[in-house]
Amino acid sequence: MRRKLTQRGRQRREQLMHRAARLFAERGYDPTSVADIVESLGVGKGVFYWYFTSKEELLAEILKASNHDLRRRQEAAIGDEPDPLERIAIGVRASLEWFRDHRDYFSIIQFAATDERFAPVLRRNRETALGDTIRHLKDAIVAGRIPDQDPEMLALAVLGVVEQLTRRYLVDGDEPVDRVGAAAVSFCLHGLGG
Amino acid sequence: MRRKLTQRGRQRREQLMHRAARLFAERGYDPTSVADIVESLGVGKGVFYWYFTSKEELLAEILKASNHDLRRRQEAAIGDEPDPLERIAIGVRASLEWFRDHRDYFSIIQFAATDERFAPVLRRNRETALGDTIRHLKDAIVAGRIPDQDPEMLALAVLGVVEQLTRRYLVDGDEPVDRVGAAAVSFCLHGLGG
Amino acid sequence: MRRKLTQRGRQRREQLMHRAARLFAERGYDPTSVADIVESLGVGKGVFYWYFTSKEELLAEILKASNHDLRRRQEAAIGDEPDPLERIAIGVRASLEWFRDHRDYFSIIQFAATDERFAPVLRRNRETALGDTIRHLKDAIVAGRIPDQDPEMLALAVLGVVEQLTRRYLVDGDEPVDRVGAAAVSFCLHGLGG
Amino acid sequence: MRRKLTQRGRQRREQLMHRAARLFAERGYDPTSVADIVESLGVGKGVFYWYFTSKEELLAEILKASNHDLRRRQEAAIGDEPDPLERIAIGVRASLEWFRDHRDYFSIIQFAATDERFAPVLRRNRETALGDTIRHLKDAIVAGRIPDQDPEMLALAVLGVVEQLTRRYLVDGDEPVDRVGAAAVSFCLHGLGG
DNA sequence: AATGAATGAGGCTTCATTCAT
DNA sequence: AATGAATGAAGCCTCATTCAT
Repeated sequence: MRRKLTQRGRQRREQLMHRAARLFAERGYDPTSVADIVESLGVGKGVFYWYFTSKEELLAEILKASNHDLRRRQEAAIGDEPDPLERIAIGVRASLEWFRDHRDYFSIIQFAATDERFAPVLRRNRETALGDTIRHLKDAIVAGRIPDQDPEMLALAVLGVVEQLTRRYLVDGDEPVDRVGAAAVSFCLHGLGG
Repeated sequence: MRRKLTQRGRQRREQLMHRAARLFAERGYDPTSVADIVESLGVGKGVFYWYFTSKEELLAEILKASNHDLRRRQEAAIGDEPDPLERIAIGVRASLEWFRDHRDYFSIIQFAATDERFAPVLRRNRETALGDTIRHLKDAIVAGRIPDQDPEMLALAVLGVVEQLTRRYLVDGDEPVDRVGAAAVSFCLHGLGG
Repeated sequence: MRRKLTQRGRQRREQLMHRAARLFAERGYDPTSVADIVESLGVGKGVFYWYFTSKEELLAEILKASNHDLRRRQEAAIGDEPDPLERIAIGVRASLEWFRDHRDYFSIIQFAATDERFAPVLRRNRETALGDTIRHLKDAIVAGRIPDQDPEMLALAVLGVVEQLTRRYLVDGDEPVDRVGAAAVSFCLHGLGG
Repeated sequence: MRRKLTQRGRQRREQLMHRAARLFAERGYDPTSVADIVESLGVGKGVFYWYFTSKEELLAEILKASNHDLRRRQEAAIGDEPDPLERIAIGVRASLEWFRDHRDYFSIIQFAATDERFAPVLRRNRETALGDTIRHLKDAIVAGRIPDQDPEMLALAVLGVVEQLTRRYLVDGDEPVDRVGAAAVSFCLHGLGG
């Protein structure tokens, strides 16, 4: 595939991805047909297959793009903060903010994780997120800031807290991100023993 | 529907539910066809519709039954333990054990939560689980065992930790439940500030 | 088939026929399943196939029985009335009365006439009804009571009037049979030129 | 649904309707499968659902279209004929002619009238036909051309005669329409008392 | 780049009928 | 006589994908 797209072409492509993301979030991936997507945009079916090889590729692209975007947001937020625990706290808050601004992606990611067709892509994403956190945790342990425990387990626990609070308060609900962030950070830092 | 089932009938019904659960866990709900289920059991397609109105109903039944079973396990484990924090710890460990013994259900539940067709059933299940935990937390707060914070948020955080560690170490992996349980409990109790 | 039935057996059979007739009238033959019939009677499926070879046979039996009954009613009403036009008038009224008392059969017959599977049975029934009327008409022509016209056409016209008024006023509606009968007879006798 | 169809598309749609009408007339609606229709046209199954939402909609469209066509024929035939009885006579003959030219539709309409799924559409059609005739009858009564009787009943009687003779002589048989028309008109006008 | 049309495999469900008990 | 269970063909419809224009 990999077409060279004009300016307008790139816009169409993004338009398709956004619309698809919204529909996937609302109804789920399988129940949303390619016809649904193009119809909701008022274009013909050919358009879709001009920009994507298949419905499957579309979702994969969505996952990749969103992950990339979230990651950039986190990195920008953390900057060169030296304190490892603070870096975790910042990362947590950045994640919450990003999901608040991209509600749709939450359920898509959630779904993709349960589907063998997409789990691989997701797995890779998750590993990177995990890796980042683990690095900070190791730094913290080395620096004596928290007790010496399995950093992977700790990282997973942190992710679990973020995931759960995100769903409830930012995706399903509409809580101020500060309040949720404060609770999440507090729970995690204490949980880590810091 | 509600048929009067004979002994044999009840067995068939359960057989269908178990087999379906396994296939749903392996391939996902939508990609698993009714034909797949009955074929894998070597029976005719009609059998399925003798016991269930639809594929959708089947999943709903699976969700209901598994939730019921998990809940019973927790209650049995907690017994009449008076200490609220200990009750949470026991509940956490019981959940981990149950999921280790019923791996299939984990991904099914995970998926169902992302699908508007089943979210309602799931939501109800989740609310009960949450409610239980919240009750313990309030007791703990009243007893001065942990600081006064929003118990719902805390409960969600605990569930998040459990969910994440379960997936990684008991569903995808095969870690001894004790080690995982210890980490989970430790993280949570510290996180709660207890 | 042709079983020797006990008293109770004959009752069951009739019960099935009546219930089926009602359901066929309400929903149509094809859309009514054997399961619908037996369920609505609270019995097992075996019962049905004990008394009838097939769903098709059931409808044929219903058609035969109802035709037989209607014919008996007409004959009883006509008795030995000597005037051929009066015999037609009496026949018309008798038909109207019978259909008022057996609404269900009207739409069943109507349907069966359009279906190649049952048209044969129906055709035979219709021919007898027609034959009766034609006989009266020929008598009337010979007796100089009405002009000499094609008696078959006349007979069909009479049946057409009866059918239409029956549907509107006795099946769909609930008009007194006398009023409808008077109109039908008047229209027909004038139409015949009598 | 409501698609924008190209020239070719409109042709396909009509082709499907005509073919379906023929098959429905031959075998009945329920016994004719969508597969039968598309196969007999040598196209894929998807084609059908590109043009119609369902098999049910297809029949409804057929009924609507045929009714529309019959009505136009009648109106064209009647023109501005001033004599109300003559208008009825012309209408009767026009109906006979139309059905001779569209045999298929006769049994379809006949069937649809007995099926609760289509009765509504049919009912509306029938009401218009009835309404037209009633109007002429009222004119005739006012003009003193026929005795004062319930015009609805009379109209139904007329329709009944037409229906019956149509079936026998033009659909099942192949009589010259003039002869049948003459008999129908004569019977009806006398029947009306004109 | 884009459209309407077409394909055809495959999914869910129904149902007449048969069978073991 | 009767029941619950089972069969499996067949029906309706969906949908990812391709094609001609």
